[in-house]
Amino acid sequence: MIKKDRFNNDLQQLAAFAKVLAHPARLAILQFLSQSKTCISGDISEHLPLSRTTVSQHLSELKKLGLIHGEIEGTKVNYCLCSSSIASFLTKMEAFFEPIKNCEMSCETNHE
Amino acid sequence: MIKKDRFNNDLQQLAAFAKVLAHPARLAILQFLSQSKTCISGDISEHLPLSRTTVSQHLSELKKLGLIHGEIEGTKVNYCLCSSSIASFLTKMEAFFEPIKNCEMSCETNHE
DNA sequence: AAATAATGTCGTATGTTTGCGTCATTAAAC
DNA sequence: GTTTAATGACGCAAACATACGACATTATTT
Repeated sequence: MIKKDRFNNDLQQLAAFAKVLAHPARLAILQFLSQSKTCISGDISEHLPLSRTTVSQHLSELKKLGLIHGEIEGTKVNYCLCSSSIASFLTKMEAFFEPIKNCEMSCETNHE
Repeated sequence: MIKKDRFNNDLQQLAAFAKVLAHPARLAILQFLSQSKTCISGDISEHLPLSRTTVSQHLSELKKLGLIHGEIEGTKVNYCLCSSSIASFLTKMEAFFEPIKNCEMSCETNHE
């Protein structure tokens, strides 16, 4: 295994972004952070049906890719979205799908 | 485990879409299908650094979500993009990220 | 300094994905 | 009707992800 490396870098980066979005908990975290105007800390876990440690783990996945930041403030940590990095991934995503959306030779017409 | 079910349906659907995009081989397949105007069959495997069986597996993941179609033609199968379904997932994706992109309270300003 | 609170790290169990070889099936070519 | 070709289904091993409790760390509060 470990065959992913044989693919080109752009595809790997996009795949990594998609992977981080591939769990509802992480999507929920992003959503929560965008709603709670004050970058509220680990009481994110209060709002999710998962244990605190599991949430912490999902948070660090998001952090690893740079989609969020954590700012220590005393004994708490304030997490918040990193919009610029999110926007940059989204741009890559759109660029990838542009030729795919406009592909004439899709077989819509041949199917019921 | 099996805790994903506790999240709302929209998030689960989006996560499922992201999951299917979360492997470079599957992205490469989508890309290949958009380029090769004639919906060419399993010689997709010729173009990927993976065995035929593995590629076939990735193809069925894509098919399961409805991103591609396979049309049997004799002993071969012609795969092709299902643009409408792809477009519909992309729309959901954009809708999800709209409030996230526009979130004022991201902490860009607080970071280097 | 001791107690409390918030959080991250580690280990571990269970579940899922990836990758592949072998086999079965189907259809065309001979 | 055999052979050949293309493909999917099955089963397995290795790798990875998910979920959590127990422990360690740090910073406030007392």
